Amino acid sequence: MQRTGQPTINDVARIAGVSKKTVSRVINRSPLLGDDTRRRVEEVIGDLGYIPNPQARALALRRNFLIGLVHDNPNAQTVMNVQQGMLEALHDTEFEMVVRPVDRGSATMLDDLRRFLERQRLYGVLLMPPVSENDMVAKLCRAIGCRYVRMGSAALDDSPHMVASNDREAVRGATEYLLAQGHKRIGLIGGPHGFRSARERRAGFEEALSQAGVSLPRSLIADGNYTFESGLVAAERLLDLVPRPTAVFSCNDEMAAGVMHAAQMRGLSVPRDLSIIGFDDTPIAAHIWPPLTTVRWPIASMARSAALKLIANGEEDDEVEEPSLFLSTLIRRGSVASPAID
Amino acid sequence: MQRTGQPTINDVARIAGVSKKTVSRVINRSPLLGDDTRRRVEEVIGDLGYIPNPQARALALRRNFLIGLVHDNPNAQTVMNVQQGMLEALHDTEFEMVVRPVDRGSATMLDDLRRFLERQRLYGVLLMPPVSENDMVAKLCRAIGCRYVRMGSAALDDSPHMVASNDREAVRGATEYLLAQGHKRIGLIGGPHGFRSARERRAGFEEALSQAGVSLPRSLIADGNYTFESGLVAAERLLDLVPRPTAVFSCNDEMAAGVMHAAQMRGLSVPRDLSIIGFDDTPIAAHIWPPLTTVRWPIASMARSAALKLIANGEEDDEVEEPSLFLSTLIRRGSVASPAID
DNA sequence: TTGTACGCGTTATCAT
DNA sequence: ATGATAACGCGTACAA
Repeated sequence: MQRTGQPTINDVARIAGVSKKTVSRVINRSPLLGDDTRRRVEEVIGDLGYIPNPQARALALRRNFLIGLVHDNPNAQTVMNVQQGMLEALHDTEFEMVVRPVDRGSATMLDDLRRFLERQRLYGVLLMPPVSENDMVAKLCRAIGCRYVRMGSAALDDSPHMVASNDREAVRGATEYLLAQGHKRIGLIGGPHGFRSARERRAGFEEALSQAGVSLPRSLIADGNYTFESGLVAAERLLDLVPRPTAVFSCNDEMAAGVMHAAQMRGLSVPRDLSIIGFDDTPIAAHIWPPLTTVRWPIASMARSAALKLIANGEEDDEVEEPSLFLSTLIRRGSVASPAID
Repeated sequence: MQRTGQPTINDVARIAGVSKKTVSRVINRSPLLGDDTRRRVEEVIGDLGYIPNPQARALALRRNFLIGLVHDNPNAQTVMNVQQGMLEALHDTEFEMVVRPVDRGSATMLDDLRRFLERQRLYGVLLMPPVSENDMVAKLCRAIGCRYVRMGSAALDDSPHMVASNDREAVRGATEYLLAQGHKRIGLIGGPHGFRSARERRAGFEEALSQAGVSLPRSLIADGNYTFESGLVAAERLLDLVPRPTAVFSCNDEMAAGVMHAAQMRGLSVPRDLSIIGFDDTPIAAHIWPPLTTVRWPIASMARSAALKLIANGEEDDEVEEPSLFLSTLIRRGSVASPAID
């Protein structure tokens, strides 16, 4: 034992009567090793409670056992779901999660990120939307040799570097559900420009309407930025329209909650006077009144899968490869009904 | 330059014509250093864009430049607020944040935590409630020489290791506000057993009532566990009471949202038929309808202060010491009114 | 199959 | 005030 209190590889080697390198081989599961030697070393490791020092490994390997979560996502619940999924994948491994928010918008974002990655020598990074949609970021990771996996609402990269959801189809389905209920005047509250998810969801909405031959006047489309407040403002404009839309599809739950808030403020009853569908299925969807019908976005599972991709051995032994596409599904709750007769 | 592409301390030393140690002294702001030498080295550092390698420093110092966030908090928004506050404090420093959820309940929690801290050699940890209330955890940190700061709803430790809020007084004030509106039958939805915050908030509630000479029958106290669902269930029991309480204080916002949900489900109007006050001021408070009157808990500021305490130089130069007590204040919104005449 | 010698990039000790 | 030399704990050529 050294003065730090913790046993080192030298202690193990000395006590087991072998060289450091042999211990190192045991740790790293080198195939060329005598069975008896391996057993003897493993026994000493167990007795001593020896754990390889991550700092020394990081220095020697020129690579840290840290997985970065890079995000600029405004939604707290979404970020937490991603963290939970990541940590699930990292549990009982030697990896830890370090969180790095970035400022999309900032001109120095790429430089900041580069410095971060080069300094910390991360094992890999998980890129959350919307920063994951920036090809320059992926390019940067490749350039400096940092593994990465992108999460997003469409396949933006090849399978080892991507975990995607099918937002477009999911929204098309949700919109078809609204149409099936008899709605014809359906408003859309879109996500912020530059978000791929916003584009995909809007596209799914428009596809469903056009396929059903339902017209979509420009006035029924309102801009939002995924915040509650933007949903509120957008809804106020939509609800002033004459005739009023009978339903609204909101590109996420936060904004949908804003729509509901706006409706209640003016004494409208949901779903009798207005049907609403959201997207994400964050807790707020089930907690507001009436409970929100929404599209469930399996973001935690996606994050878990992304983290597993990151730390997966390139040797893909008996391991099953992690999926790259996750399906979103409609959760029917209490915010949709047939429109009142005109 | 080495093959890794990044300049090392050796490059700086060679080019500046000094020894490694001198460069090290410049980096670590050693006071005993010639001004001209320092300037020369700093110039070379600037030219090369040299950045000290954190892995090597961690090995040599036997201490990582990582701050851990240890938590077992069920509320996503609260955790995110803490992370945001921490990251604010860590921004533009050499520190990174690694997140470590733990399982209170688990018998091996302390051992797991010990292994984590010893392995990663964290610079320090920020302990979030409720795990921060566990004295064994603080004891563990002291034992293995890991700096720590605890966050909580009461002063559980000395100032350098604690950032607290005044939950008890804040709730007393909120309850007095309810009393001032004319409420006499006020229900309480408590937090989970073992949460110090739950104890403090309940104590504040009871103090206000007893000070005003208002009775608090046992039936008006319902148990909750800080989740929406528990608030819903608790409210259902409270609202079945005859006579019905005219107001409810809920020990957090999530449960208050559950109360509101329950009220709406049975056609009760808030605040006409029922006044509600929550605690935390998470976004959900402003987003539900009607907007929730609640006590604002400055958790992000607390976390920021805690992180600054953690990385503060023991030398407390000209730096102002970080505060250890943060005040919660009542935010009046739309969920409180005078009770209808009986 | 196993061991020796050295490198990773920094800080610490003890000289001068 | 500055420098030579040895840690820190582990991985890797290369040799045996």
